[in-house]
Amino acid sequence: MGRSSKQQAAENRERIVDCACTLFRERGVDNVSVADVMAANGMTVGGFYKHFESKDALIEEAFARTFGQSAETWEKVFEAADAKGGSRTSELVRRYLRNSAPERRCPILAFAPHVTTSDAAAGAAEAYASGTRDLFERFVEGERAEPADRKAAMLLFAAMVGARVIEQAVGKAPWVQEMQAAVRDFADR
Amino acid sequence: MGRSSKQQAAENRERIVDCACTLFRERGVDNVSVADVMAANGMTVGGFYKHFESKDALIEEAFARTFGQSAETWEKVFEAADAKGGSRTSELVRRYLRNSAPERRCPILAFAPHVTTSDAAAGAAEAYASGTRDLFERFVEGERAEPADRKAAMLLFAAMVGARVIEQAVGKAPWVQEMQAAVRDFADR
DNA sequence: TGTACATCAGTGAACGCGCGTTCACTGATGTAC
DNA sequence: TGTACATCAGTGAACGCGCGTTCACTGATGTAC
Repeated sequence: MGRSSKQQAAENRERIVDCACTLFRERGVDNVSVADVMAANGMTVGGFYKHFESKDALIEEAFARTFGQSAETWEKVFEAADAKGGSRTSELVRRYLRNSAPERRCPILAFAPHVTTSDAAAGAAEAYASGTRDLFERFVEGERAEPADRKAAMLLFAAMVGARVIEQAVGKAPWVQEMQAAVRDFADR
Repeated sequence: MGRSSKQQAAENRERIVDCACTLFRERGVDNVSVADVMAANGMTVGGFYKHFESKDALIEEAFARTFGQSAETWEKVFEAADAKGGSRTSELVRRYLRNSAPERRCPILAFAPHVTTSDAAAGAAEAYASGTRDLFERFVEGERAEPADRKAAMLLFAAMVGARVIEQAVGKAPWVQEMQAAVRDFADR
């Protein structure tokens, strides 16, 4: 196994970031080792540092990419809602609260632990903050019906995130489902 | 430094649990070592296992105690609201969103990372789930005004938690404050 | 175009560190007489 | 009540493990002539 071509190396680098996005979302940043990410690409750990200065650098890049992907997904949901003639935020809340694959977890939730305990590098914290703000703005702007709905959209955003956090921590208990139903009903108001 | 008396040992054990509650809330369970907890009591790590079978056992006990303390605090807030003649949930939301000391962080938020990644022991997960459910029930039952308000209380609970999660992860940015104001306004509806 | 050499992506063992846990030990506490 | 002995709370070094990172090495790629 000798040197890879420039193109091959660039592709490997892309795959490393993609794998990091998936694993970080699924298990959380602090529960995924550099070796895990490399092994997911069929590579060994040593080569990692030919592409990234540190794990923190990878985290920062994975955060930016994941938030970008989520933003794209949200826009598509909005377009689907428009096509159906329904409410954008209502449609998004329904999809958000529907159980999806763990590797598709919302980055706001999946990355929060790494960024909350303040042991995160500055770059990662900034990527998280701007990514979260971006999703928030898209959500609130998504409901353009009436300017008075802006406050309701902000409330709904908080409730949507909160309902998911609780679900991920305690599971889909009946009372959690009831709470999520209440959030969905408000989104349909 | 020889053997402690039974009473002294019992007091030490209590202090260990109390210190664990404080440190776990402040930094998160996975960012606090057994040695940290013991050092906070001016003790060394070896003696820990004279009181607890494992760190998991301490976590389980600390979770139960912390949720119990939070429940007591909430009840006091309800009583204060009753004395003022105001809304119970509205008063609680205001206090919840007000910045308090990190060692007083809501256990739902502070302990969520440990319980979400599923690397938690069964006992800790159960203590978290039942503790969170208990706080939820108290909150929803707190608003006894009209039965139709039950759904609104559930929505408000989710929004309250979500708004705090985001604040702890991104800081008190202007848009976060605006979102929290929207949550407070809904609580005052 | 062909050849000789430099580059460097990737390997896999090793390092240093912090963690949860174990262990031989200490000496004040508790108990049996 | 006093004395001799057993108990056991607490000590602090050590163990095994996983982690992020480093390093000498390999050999295909890229380049200079």
